[in-house]
Amino acid sequence: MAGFVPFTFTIQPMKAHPDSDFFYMVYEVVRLVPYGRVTSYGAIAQYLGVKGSSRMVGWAMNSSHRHHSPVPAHRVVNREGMLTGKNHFATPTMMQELLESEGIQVKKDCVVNFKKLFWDPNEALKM
DNA sequence: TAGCTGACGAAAA
DNA sequence: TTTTTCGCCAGCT
Repeated sequence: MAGFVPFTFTIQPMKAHPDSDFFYMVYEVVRLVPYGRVTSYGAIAQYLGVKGSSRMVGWAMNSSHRHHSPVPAHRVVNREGMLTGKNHFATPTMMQELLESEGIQVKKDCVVNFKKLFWDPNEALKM
């Protein structure tokens, strides 16, 4: 947790974005994931009020590389902590390398201590 | 224009 | 407890 950077960022009300679409909101939440922490597709979907649409969060990540602003998609894993999206990075190992560069241990495509590193936007960003 | 796809997750069997 | 099925819905073809 040495690399943990406290953040005082407060998320704006979702509907405040003039061009607020679902993908944009997903990117906003992903950017709020603290350094050295991870979250899940389902948690993001739940925070956005579309609990059953976790697949759409994954789809948003798939399109995130086209977004002009950087999106730390490597911090988003499935509910078991598995790096299911690694094949969508430039190289299959890039996602793991990015996580390890933040001090997150990865074994067998799975985040070590996932429960401890899990960052829940529903708790951290609740208004 | 319409059908298909998908980096998930929860419920049912 | 484990496996299978189905809903979610925006973007792509």
